[in-house]
Amino acid sequence: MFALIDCNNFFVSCERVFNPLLKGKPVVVLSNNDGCVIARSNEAKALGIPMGAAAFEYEPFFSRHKVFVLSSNYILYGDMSERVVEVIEEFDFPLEVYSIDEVFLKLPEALSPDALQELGLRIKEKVEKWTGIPISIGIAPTKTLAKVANKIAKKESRHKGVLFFESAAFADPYLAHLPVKEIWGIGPASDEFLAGRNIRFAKELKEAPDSWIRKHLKICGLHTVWELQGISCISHEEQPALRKSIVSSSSFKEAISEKALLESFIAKFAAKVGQRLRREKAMASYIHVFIATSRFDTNSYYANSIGIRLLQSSSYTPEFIRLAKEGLSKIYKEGFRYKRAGVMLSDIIPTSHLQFNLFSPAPDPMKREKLMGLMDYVNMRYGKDSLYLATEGESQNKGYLRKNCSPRFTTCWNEILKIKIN
DNA sequence: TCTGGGGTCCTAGGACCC
DNA sequence: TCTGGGGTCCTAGGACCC
Repeated sequence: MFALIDCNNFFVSCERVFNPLLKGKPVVVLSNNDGCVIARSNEAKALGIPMGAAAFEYEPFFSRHKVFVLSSNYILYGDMSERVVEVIEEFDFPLEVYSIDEVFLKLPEALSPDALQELGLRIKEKVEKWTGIPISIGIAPTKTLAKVANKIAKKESRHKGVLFFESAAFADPYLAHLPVKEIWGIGPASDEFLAGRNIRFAKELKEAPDSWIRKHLKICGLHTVWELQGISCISHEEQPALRKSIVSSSSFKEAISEKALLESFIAKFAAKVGQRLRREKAMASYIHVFIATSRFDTNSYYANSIGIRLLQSSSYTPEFIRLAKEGLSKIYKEGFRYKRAGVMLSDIIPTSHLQFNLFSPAPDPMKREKLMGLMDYVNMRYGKDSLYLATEGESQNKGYLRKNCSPRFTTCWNEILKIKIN
C-alpha cells in the first residue's frame, strides 16, 4: 500500500502559519519577478483565478476582490517542507520525498483497512499540530491511485482529509467522474488526444485496450493505465538518486540586449550551478548554455542553445564560467531583446569516481578544490554573494522584483517573528 | 511595459559499426 | 537492372511532473 501525503495549498499555508490574518482570505503567491500565480488559497480558487495567471493582467481583479498578493519566499517554504518531512519520519515507514509539498510512504500490507484509516488520521493530526500546515492523505495499492485518493480527499470534505482505497475497485465510483487530465501522468497533449477519441473520464481510460494505449500514449501511458487497474508499476524510491542535471536560469525583469550584461548573468548562472554541484559532492562534464527572447514576442523570436563537453569532469567555477561565455558568444545574436537565459550541467558523477584524462593538461585539482571550498564556506558563513567572481559583476546589481515578500521567519535571526505583548 | 524555475524519462532519428 | 540487415550510441525534442 502507498500513502501520498500532500500539503494543502502549500505556499499559501506556509504564509498563513506566520500571518494568521491571511486565514479565510483569498491569497495568491507569485513566481519569481512577481510574474504569474503559482499558488492559490481555496478562496482564491473559488474566485476563478487560474494557476499561471499573469499578475499584470489580474492586478485590477486582485484589488477588486481584496486578494492578498505575495511574492514567493522559497527559503521559508523549503524550511517548512523539511519540518513536515521530519514529523512524518517519526512514524518510521519507508519514505520518499517526492516534491517540496508531497511525500509517499510505503505501508506494510499486513495492516488492516481500519488500522490504515486510523494511521492516516493520526499522521494528519500530528503534522497539522506540529507544523501548522494542513495536509491531505490518499492511501491505495498504487501510487497513481493514491494520488487520486488524495485529490478526492482534498476536494470532498466528508472524507476529513483522508481517503483509502482498499483495492482498485474501490476507486471506480470516483474514476467515473474524474476527468482524464486530473490523473497523474496525463498532461495537456494526452488529454487532447483522448478527448478526440471520446475518452473523457478516468474510468474510460482504465478500460481502454493495452495495445492501443501502448501505441498512442507510449510506455508511460500504459503504466498509468495499469496503475489505475491496481497493478503497481511506479516503485518506491527511498534513496534520492544522484541528480542527472543541475540548472540555473531565470527570466529578466527587463529584456537584455547588450552582450556584456548577458555575459555577466551567464557567469552568475554558471557560478550557481557550480556551487550546487559541489554541495552534492559531484562533478560534471557537460555544460549547456541557452538564451531566448520572450516567447510572447512572436515577430522577433530567437532562441538558441549550445552544449560543450569538458575534457575532464570538473566542479571548478572559473572553468564553467569560461566555457559558458565561450558558448554564449557562439549563440548570441545582435539586435534581439533577450528575456531569459540559463546554464545547465549534466553528465554528473560523484567526486569520488573522478577519472583523469590522459591527454588533457592536468591542473592541480587539490588547489582548485581548496579555492572553491573556501569560497563556498565564505558564502555560507557570511551570506550568499559575499564573495563572487568579478565577471558576474554587473548582474549583481540587478535583483529580482519581489514587491511583497514575507520575512525568512525560520532561517534568519534578523527576520524572526516578533510578538508584542501589551 | 509586464507571462516561473527545476527536474525526469522516453522516443525518433542520425551517425557509426560490422 | 541491381544497392543488406542488425546492432549501438548519442542527441534533440517532446511530454510530463511540481
